[in-house]
Amino acid sequence: MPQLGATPLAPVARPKTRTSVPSPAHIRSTIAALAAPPEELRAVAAYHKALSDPTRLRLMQRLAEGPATVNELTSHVDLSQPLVSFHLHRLKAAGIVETRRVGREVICTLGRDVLTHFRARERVLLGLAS
Amino acid sequence: MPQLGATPLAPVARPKTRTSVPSPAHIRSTIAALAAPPEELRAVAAYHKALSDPTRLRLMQRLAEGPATVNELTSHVDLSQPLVSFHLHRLKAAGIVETRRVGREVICTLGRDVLTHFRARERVLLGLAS
DNA sequence: GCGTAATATCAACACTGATTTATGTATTAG
DNA sequence: CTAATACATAAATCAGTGTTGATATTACGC
Repeated sequence: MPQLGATPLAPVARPKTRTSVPSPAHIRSTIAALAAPPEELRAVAAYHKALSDPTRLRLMQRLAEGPATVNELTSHVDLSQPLVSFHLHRLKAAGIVETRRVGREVICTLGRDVLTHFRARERVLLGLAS
Repeated sequence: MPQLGATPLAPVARPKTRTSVPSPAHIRSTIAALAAPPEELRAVAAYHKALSDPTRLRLMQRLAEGPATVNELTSHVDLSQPLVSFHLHRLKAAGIVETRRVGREVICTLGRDVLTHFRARERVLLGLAS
């Protein structure tokens, strides 16, 4: 909790009369502040970092259609195989892609659950509507 | 940037039998490929990159409660003011944060529309449920 | 005018990131 | 066993990013 900066400005002093009902925004902010330790923020940031590359998005786009081997993915994005392996590792580290070995091939699948999970977390975190 | 590497490997030629009916997955992939030019992917990637930093997420978390000046944001995240300005520039470049000058202060607001817009685009792009 | 508060910008730094080339490991085919 | 296929790993390079500290800009009060 990096919240030691006692703001010497006291800018928008809000003397909440405790009798009145707190605003929905304040309720959301309070909940978010309590439920979002730095760890949570780092996790959400890591999730976004995994999706911050066009190549990785193209891989996910392909995997959204169904499982694929590393070779199929390589020819789909038309990049070198080591590079595809690198990006797959990133996606795997973020829990977005899962892999299983079958014979001498590695089959990759998209973990939609993780995606929807993080999207939901973020929606709460930022108090987004809908 | 690094997208001209004519791979001298000529990787895996796949002789698709064109007589059979294309699978639903292939139809979807074709549609997705047509509807998602590289520009679209780069935009989504840039959006995610803007959200890939804990400090920026904390700033957005604060802004989710309502507008704030740069000073308020600085004391909220307890970091140096130049650093906060730097991150605000990133968020502004991504269209996520808007700023307007009032006197000698700059008031920042969160653009929720942009967020929901990009989330919707991504949902379509990746064929997510819901 | 002067001083000061609120932000922006600049220069330099370490660190991470994506990319390439080359090499290594595992598994199947002959 | 040997050779080829599918994938992973290593090292090197280069661009980008977060961070800091010092300095500039802008607006307000005196």
